[in-house]
Amino acid sequence: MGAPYHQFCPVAKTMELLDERWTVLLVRELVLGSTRFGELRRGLPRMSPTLLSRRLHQLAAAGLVQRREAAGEVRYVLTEAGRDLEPVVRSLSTWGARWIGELGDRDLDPKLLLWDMHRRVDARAVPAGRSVVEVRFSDVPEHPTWWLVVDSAPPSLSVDVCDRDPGHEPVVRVRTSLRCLTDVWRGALSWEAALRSQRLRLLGESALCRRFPGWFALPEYAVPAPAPAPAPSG
Amino acid sequence: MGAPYHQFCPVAKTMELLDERWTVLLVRELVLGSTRFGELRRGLPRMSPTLLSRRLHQLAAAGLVQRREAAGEVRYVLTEAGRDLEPVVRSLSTWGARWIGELGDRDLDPKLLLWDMHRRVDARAVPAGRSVVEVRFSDVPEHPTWWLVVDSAPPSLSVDVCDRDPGHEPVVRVRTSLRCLTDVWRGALSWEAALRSQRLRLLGESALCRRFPGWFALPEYAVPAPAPAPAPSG
DNA sequence: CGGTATCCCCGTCGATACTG
DNA sequence: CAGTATCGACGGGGATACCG
Repeated sequence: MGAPYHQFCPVAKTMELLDERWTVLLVRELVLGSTRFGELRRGLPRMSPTLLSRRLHQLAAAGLVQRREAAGEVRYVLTEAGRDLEPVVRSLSTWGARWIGELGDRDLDPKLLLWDMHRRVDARAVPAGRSVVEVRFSDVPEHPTWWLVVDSAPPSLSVDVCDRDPGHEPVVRVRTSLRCLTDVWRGALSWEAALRSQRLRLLGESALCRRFPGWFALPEYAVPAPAPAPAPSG
Repeated sequence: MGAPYHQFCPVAKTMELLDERWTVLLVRELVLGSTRFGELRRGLPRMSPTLLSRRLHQLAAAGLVQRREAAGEVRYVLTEAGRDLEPVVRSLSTWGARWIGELGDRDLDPKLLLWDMHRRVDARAVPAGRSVVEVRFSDVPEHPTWWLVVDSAPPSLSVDVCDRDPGHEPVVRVRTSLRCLTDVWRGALSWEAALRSQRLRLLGESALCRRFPGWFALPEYAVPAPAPAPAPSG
């Protein structure tokens, strides 16, 4: 893996496995449940497939990931050691939720946001049957509108992200800025505050709109920062 | 700092600050209480001073560290944001303590081990006055013998590492291998097991020897691995 | 879909020497 | 003690093209 530190310290030995670029983000994707090469790519769109492949091999060699091939499908599954990295990912997340201030414009990405939302739809919260959600960003002129197609037939659930009109009437339309929805998503802003300030609006049947925020299980770190944290620059 | 990931995810934003080589190890040193440039170097002996300096500047720019100059002394002190990284360091440590198997020979380093021991001497556990501990490694031919000079005058405590005979009669002499003491230190082996198997022997007044392991506050992660963890290769 | 192969650049890092 | 200056290499990683 990365170059050795030649230190016995467990932190050093662990970081030998994790300190290369993208590795922890890949672990995050695996912890969040992605297993297919294509899924991993969607969560890491700026990582080249070559590098993704190399990282997966490295993690497999380190015993963190197991490559499984079944029925012509390849899946990368965390081993127990890999799953045990969840507290590491969580602690990084918690720190970031508290101490990362304003995001740069370059950190905002509708594709990634929708992809992240799609995998956190709460099966118990969405209505049965098909529900299409339309999200329109006021500040993404080149591609303002996205859709989530939720198909719930408990206990099964499928959620797809579309960047073209899926052709079904949306039950909820979200009108907001990419930054606002991202801030809600990362816990820097609550749904209520976003709605109250009208930076985010929900169009549709009012009872449905009221319940809509509950469709998504926000990452648990995503609680409002406990301190009025001064943003570290960088 | 490191190259941006262009992701809003808090894990990604945090890793932008931490994923470069040596950064997390430097944070570890700071969390453990080192503040002087020279102290930091001793804990990171294979890191060049140039790089250490650069990393400190980066951490300062990111708001994790504050450089303080007082009375001609320079100190690098964690900010609140920096101190808040302790759970990250801890989670990495915990993972490593459980999942890192055998250490490579290159990971063993008497200088680093003594340096780590020196800062974990428990002021309340050592005898008052001066106590010299001699550590002789059976497997470090080029430099087998090291000393800890502990000076306790509660509530003050000073501990020095010597690689030359400090000229005072040791009260305890440790005879073991570098690997054995390292394994005790990282929690892969208990003092009792090491003593019982005679892989580690303590020479000196017997009551003193019995209490000797208690002189050191093992890092709290250093509990025996809960599972008979298969070593990930790597 | 699930990857490999190749290529090249640039930045990181390591080493060493040197300064106030 | 507390760093800075300089320099070279090496390889990580980005981009792109390609294969089964």
